[in-house]
Amino acid sequence: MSTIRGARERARIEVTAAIKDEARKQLAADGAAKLSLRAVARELGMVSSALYRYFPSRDDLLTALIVDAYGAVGATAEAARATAGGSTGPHPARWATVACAVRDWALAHPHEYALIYGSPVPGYTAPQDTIGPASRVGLVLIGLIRDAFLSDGLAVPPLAGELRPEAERMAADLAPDLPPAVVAALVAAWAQLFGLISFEVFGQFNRVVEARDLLFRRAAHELAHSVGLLDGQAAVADGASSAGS
Amino acid sequence: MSTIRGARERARIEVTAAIKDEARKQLAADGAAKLSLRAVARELGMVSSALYRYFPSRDDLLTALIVDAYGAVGATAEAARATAGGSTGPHPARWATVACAVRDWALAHPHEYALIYGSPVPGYTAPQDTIGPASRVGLVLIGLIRDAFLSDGLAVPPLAGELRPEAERMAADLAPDLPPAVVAALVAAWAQLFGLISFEVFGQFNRVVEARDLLFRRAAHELAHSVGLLDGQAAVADGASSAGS
DNA sequence: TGTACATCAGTGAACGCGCGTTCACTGATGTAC
DNA sequence: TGTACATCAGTGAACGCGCGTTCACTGATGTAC
Repeated sequence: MSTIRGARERARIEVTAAIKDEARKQLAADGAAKLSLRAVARELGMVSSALYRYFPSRDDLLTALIVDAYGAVGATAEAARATAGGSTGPHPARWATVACAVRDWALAHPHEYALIYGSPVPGYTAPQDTIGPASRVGLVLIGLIRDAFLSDGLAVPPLAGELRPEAERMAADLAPDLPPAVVAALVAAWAQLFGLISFEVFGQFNRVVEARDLLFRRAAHELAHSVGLLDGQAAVADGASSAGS
Repeated sequence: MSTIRGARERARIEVTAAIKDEARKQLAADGAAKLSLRAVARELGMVSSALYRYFPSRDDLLTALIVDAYGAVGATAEAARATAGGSTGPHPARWATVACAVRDWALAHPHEYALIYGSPVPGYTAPQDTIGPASRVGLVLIGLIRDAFLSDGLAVPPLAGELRPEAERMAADLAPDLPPAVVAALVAAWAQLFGLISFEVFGQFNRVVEARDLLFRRAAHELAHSVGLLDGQAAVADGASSAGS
């Protein structure tokens, strides 16, 4: 069942991948709105109607690209977390490592980034399939916070009264084991992180910022502190001390 | 010269405005990529070629819409600054007032917002005319900082060594009278502010955040503090110690 | 004030293009007996 | 192992559509004398 059954099946997988690869190329050249089944088929040496054996419509191809893009950036974030030192290490540095990895991916794949974090494609509504993959980066950030929380590397920020109910609601939804104040701060930091990336990818920093990596790194570190992450050496007893970058 | 000269001239102004209004309507319905001269003309009861008396091409119409959008959000920010109390008032609150005004405008005009702060329109490169209007919101933020600086309401944040040259370069470009550390923090805060707005406008907060205005207000206040703005009453002698919200 | 001319907004037809999608088909790959 | 049948990837033609832009034109508005 789960093994590859024959030439037909293998060919199907390969052609599907080739279609998506070519579509990604065209995405990079012309943007999502101009993605055309006919152009993809043409470039692949197929006739346009043949694509309908693989994707029932243009929107389905777009959906597949969106799911893949969320998957790629999610995998990038997860890999960065895995290579960012032990889970008791200097937490702001781990956070910054993940943030920088996401930023690097975005700069390397600007059109795929725009597909998922830019203005929504007109007339296209994302189906349910995209919800899961869309949350992977967020889950990584939550995971970092949890690591810090479990190793006493988290200083819970104060929580203003009027925001408390919403913070509790979000915490119940996203991470019931974490303090609501931290979850609220995390959601805000999450949006702000992507704000920095989007401004860079979408050109808002043109003629304004030059040393963009330095500015980003610094801002990412400050965001880490804003959600309560503490530098390693603060946690003495259970052996976490390590100087941050 | 500067007075309205006759029916022809007045008609030209009115028709130009009608074209842009209709184009904005279609923008809201279908997005920038699908903006079509023919559809605009059709809706206006004109023949499509007639639009060429007003805009030499589709791209020029798009450019006009972009310039208008920057102008609208810029004017909104300027108006908010003007009504946000005296220039010596509680600075974080003034900052939050401007931030909220920009957010309100974005939520009221999501497609115009997407036009200027979303993914770039494929195949379209913004001409020089857009650079000036694009900086108005930024100038308002700089103005707020300057007000605080001149009334001793600004605590200059520390500036990490490696970022110093870039901070000095940006300060020389954007606001030579302000401390480089503040300018660097401001640029980051600027991007983060729009990150919060974009996540909300573009739907990233769907199924995650409900009390979006509260979260935004809170985050905007914290951004104000991150650039060094101090609450009003704290400025006693040299204006340093101040309890955050 | 009246006439001759210039300006220019808007018309209508046309050009050439690329698009998404459907449909009946061919022929190769896979399957059941 | 060989044969008959089912599956399905890919073809090629066609449908109907909307687009940006050009061009020669008509007729109203404005201007110079």
